[in-house]
Amino acid sequence: MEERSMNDERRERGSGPWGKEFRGVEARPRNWLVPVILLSLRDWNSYGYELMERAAKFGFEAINPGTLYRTLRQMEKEGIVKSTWETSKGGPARRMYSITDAGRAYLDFWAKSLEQYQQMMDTFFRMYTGRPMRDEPEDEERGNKERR
Amino acid sequence: MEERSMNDERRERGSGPWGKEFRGVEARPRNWLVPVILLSLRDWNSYGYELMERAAKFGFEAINPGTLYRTLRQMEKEGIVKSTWETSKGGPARRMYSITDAGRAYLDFWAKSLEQYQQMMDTFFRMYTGRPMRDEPEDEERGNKERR
DNA sequence: AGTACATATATGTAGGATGCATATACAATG
DNA sequence: CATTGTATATGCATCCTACATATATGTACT
Repeated sequence: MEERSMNDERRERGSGPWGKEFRGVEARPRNWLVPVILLSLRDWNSYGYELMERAAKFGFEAINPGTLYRTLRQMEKEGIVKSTWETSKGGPARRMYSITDAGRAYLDFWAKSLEQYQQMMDTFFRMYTGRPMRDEPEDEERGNKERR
Repeated sequence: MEERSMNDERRERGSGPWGKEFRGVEARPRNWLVPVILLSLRDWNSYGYELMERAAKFGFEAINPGTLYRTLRQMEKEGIVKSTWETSKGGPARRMYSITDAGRAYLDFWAKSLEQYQQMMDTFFRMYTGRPMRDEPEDEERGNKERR
């Protein structure tokens, strides 16, 4: 043993060290899977099952296969990837995906917006670790904040 | 003019410089609003309408009021904030919110998970700007990647 | 031949988050 | 008394995603 299949891994889901109180309380972006897939496909053509393993190296401990495959079909519908069946290799047929020009554009666009978003997070952390916001009163009329 | 009310601002929504091709393609976090509210309330008690202005300084250009108020009620149901009506000031009654102990715990928990997530983004950027992943073949049997 | 397992893709369903539209009400101002 | 700003709230539709489940093929082993 020690070699573990994807089928095994996806059955486990850590609940974290805080108990079930905070299940689902994670900072995750929406639609994260799409850019991750595109980034993989930018350099190598690949298929669903393999992409699952790739994404695991990202921070997705165990992606849901259903979510992944559905996302891939959706991405193809949107024209940011395209696929062909590959039957030459042994085992079940694979749907090989490759990125399109639109996909590359999408990826670039997303990366740009990610920079913006990182600034938001920096702001958040500065406020979280540091003092409260420093531009407070600004208006005596509405000075109704209760200091705690 | 020049002084603009929240009611005005929320009617505008920039579509960005890329046309409508990429509308909605942004790196946005899930559930971002909750920690932002909690962070605000950690230092100052406040109410919905004011929190809208606060959040605007974050990167939320114009939060949806509906979303905000609904989120606040939901947060109260979960016990991470609590509220009382304030009628002493002029104008319509305000529902003043304050953070609870559970809310502080939630915030801390979220901030921790945010660190983790930032690492994911760093990984993403390193891969995006740099070379493809460097630990590729690892298994000759499955060497079916097509270099592009 | 038969059984178990890894590989591979896919759908049905349900719940949660969120955007947009809309409704309501109070107070100040002219 | 009409308009604007302040303030809170609900209904509806849509998107995202987790979970469960279905199906099929190839390989290894007995």
